[in-house]
Amino acid sequence: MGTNTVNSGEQIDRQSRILEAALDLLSRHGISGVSMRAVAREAGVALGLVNYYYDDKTSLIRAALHRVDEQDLQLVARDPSLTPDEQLRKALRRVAGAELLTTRYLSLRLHLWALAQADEGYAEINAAAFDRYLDGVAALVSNAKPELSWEECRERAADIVVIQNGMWLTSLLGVDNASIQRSIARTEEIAFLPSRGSSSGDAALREL
Amino acid sequence: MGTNTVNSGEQIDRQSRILEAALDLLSRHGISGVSMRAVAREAGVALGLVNYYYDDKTSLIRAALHRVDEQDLQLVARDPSLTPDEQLRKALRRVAGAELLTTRYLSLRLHLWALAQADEGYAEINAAAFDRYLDGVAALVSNAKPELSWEECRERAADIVVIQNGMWLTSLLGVDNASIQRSIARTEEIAFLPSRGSSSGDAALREL
DNA sequence: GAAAGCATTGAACACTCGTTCAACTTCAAT
DNA sequence: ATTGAAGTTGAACGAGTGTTCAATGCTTTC
Repeated sequence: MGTNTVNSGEQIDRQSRILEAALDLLSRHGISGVSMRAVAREAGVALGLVNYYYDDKTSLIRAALHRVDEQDLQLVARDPSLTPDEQLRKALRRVAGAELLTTRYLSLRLHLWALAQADEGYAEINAAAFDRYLDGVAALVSNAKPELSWEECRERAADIVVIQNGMWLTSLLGVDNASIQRSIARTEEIAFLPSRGSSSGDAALREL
Repeated sequence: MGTNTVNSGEQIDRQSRILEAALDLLSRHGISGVSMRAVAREAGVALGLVNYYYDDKTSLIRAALHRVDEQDLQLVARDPSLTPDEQLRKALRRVAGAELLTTRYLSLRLHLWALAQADEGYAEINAAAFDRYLDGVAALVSNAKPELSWEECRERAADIVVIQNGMWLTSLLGVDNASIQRSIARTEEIAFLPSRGSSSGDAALREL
């Protein structure tokens, strides 16, 4: 698979084009705008081909979900070229970066959340991805502040993700950029706060 | 309009029943689950009656949007029986109250956001309601802390709303309740913080 | 009791939807 | 050159969609 010598340089890999078209339509018009015909049209492909690569419409949407989840996970991926502190700070700041704060991505995320809320099957995929993302944030925190218990890292990660989700959502509603910047600073405060071991923490002992 | 003597006590006001059915379906199955026939079935009413009370499917959805927006606005409504401090604190805590933290409301809000993102017409309604809500929060802050400039109140309101939206959204994904409580405490901190006049604030001068 | 107005019904229309499938093209392997 | 598998097409089917509308039920008013 992959011997297209001179295919005018753009007609390659129609399966990806179909998935990309589905993502585009979903972000622009919501799930009701994603019909097999519309996807085919957007991808410049015959209707039958969409069902050739994706058995169901469900499969197509699942593939879209997986794709976005994968992208989300990369936000908290390890980067050995940076110190733990820098890694964490970079990850926290990237959620308001130009790559992510585009209407396309935000809208896509929103529609996928709505979809997951309406459909049991998508919900499981989404919840699993959310957990992996949360774990990723917690791991970054743990690396940057090894004196914290894992439980407290998860707590901080949960608090950070609440704010991040809020930023993503509120960006779509047109809140000013200054508020986003303040919110990012807030996530950094949470992440780098000195250990205290709030309620169920055995990490407080270690500090003495 | 309104002379139903003994109508078995439940068949009254079919228009509201239709709207309620639409809200229910929207929260449970998303926009694709809201068909005129499904709404009619859910409301126990003939198909034609839905189009009798609501010209369009669009009108029906618009009515649903307005209804939820109205409910949101009441969260930040004035309550003369409380001191400004209590009013603000109560409003901030109510977003995690049992009435609101139900799947039905959260899911509804999510689907309406998604709808507004996909459709220009709904977007305007939603943006206007969002602005009114933000103004409401800012007004509560201003009442509780009259020494703040109106601009700084809006700033704080914006920051608070980011976290609130995050709480609502993250609740749907199943984050633990403890994180919600910490996030609420965070909104209270923001609201009651002593004046400092961060960047564009002329309120900082007043503190000396 | 007749007339009138609102409420309510379900059949009917034109349309879009997801899915299937037989036909056709492309192209590497023989 | 022939075969066979993979890729690609668009017509076709049945189910579901939003909307329209003539017909009916139910009250109130004259």
